[in-house]
Amino acid sequence: MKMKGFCLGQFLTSSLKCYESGKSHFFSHSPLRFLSVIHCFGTKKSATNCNSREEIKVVLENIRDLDDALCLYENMVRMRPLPCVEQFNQLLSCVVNLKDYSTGIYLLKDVCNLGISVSEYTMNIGINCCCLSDRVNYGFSILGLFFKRGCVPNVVTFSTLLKGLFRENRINEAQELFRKILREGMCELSVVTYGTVIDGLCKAGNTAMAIELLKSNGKREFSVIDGLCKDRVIDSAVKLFAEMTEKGITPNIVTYNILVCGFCNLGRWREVKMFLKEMMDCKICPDVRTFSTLIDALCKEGLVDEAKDILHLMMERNVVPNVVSYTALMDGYCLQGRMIEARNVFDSMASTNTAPNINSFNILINGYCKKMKIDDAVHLFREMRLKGLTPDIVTYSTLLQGLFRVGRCSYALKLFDELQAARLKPDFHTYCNLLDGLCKNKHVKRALLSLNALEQNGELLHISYYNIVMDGFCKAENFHKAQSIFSDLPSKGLEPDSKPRREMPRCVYCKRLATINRLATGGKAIKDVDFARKHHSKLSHAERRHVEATRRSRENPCRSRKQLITNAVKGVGLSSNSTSTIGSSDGEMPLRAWI
DNA sequence: ATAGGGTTAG
Repeated sequence: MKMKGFCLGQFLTSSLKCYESGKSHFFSHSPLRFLSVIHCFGTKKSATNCNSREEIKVVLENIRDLDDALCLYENMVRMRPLPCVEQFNQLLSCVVNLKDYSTGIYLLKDVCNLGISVSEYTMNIGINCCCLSDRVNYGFSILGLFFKRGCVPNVVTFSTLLKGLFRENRINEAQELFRKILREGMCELSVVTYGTVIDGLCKAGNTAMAIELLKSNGKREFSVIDGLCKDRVIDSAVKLFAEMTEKGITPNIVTYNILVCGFCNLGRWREVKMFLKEMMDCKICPDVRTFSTLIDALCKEGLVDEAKDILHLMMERNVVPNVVSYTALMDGYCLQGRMIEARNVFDSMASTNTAPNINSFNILINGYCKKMKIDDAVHLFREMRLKGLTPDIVTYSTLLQGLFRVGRCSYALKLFDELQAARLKPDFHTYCNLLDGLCKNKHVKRALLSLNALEQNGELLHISYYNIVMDGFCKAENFHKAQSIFSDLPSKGLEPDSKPRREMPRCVYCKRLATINRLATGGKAIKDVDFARKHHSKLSHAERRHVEATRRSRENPCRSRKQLITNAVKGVGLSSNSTSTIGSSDGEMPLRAWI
């Protein structure tokens, strides 16, 4: 074990190169004891006095918000003797579940400072906390703490770190770590480790492409590289899957859902069918996530009627649709501009006691905006607040676009002020919508002023902003101005971007965009922010354009493709007693026959 | 007792 620890340390410094930097990040936080922070936070509620393990247990079960958690913590650190490490672990876990990751990290440090002998559980909760807040480097620095405290990292530790690397799109490092684990037998592997890696690889189907695209600098043959990368990455996921099965690690519902989702995103419906069939042969029943994935994928293909059938099918199989299932279907109708049906789905949620969440509202608002039904959109915006949901930056950006689209500029600008007053930070989409909205409404000069303001405020600049404004000047036939913006790009460290050349399902692009945006705007804490920025400025515009192109092309899939997809899902025989009919009856079986 | 993987949005 000692030997393994040594190898690991070496590995971290040499190959991952984030051990030291992570360490300095983690330990360079203010030395201020966390207790003072707690006093600021935790005074709202009177601390419950608990003096025993039993009492802590009761309070732990009733933690509803951060205040509750901090009150309990304050209480626990005052107890003598101090409560056991398991209870501190449970509390830390609560804070992570509440998604307050910075508090989680502070608490972990404070627990260490208290002299409690923390366990590998504590460390793993801490590492997960770092990973969920996209600071996997901090996670690696906690790994350093492991050794210092005489703990041995285990399969949970490494699965979490792998997840963290994939989340930050650090695919090469993730693959390197995984190979290292295999080669040096640093820990056993579990179904979760494989699930993490498979999921990461599936989602990176576009990332490999992006890296190649970046290398090729927009000049080499995209199509060849694309063709290779796209399938190679997901095929390596399948290879992994085969490996894990050989090793006797049984795939479960999560593993299958990851694969089904991955192949749906790539539009490889034959494989979707294969895995659906295989999971049912293994008596693993599709769950709400499997069905939601299928509904979403069918919708993205423009097959919303088939998606609706799946929703009914799952209900008949006693799998209760959740907010995600309904929202995915609703988005399908929105993508087709079928707003009455979209609204029906939205309303049907109420009758099934499924509360729409912020995504549901955002999707429906977007649907109305795209159909120029701005009053319906604004009405929903008000309605969501009445229901206690707080509009987020997506809501505002969507509505901003909708308002500009119908020419209501002053309302749009008012909304832009309002979102900032609500302490929301405009992001990439917000700025694109603002600049584009101003340009399209013949306020090109005002758009340029806004862009200059962004430059002066030290915002992360993006080539798309300049594309929009240049386009605006061109349309206004002020080519001279457009040209001067173009020639000033290099002085701002920006390069003209290239056109997209390949097809990728919308959802994959969106996820990738979200990741890149997070990386690029995630602040200085991320070590490779320059790398992210480079990706961001070179690719996002192309991706955005492609999203739109793909969406348009999928609004009406050609008949043969529709047949392929429908057959793939239908042929699976999603019923418990019809597995023997699979194969020969491809696509012939009506949906009813599945049950 | 306490820790790790999967579905929806601009």
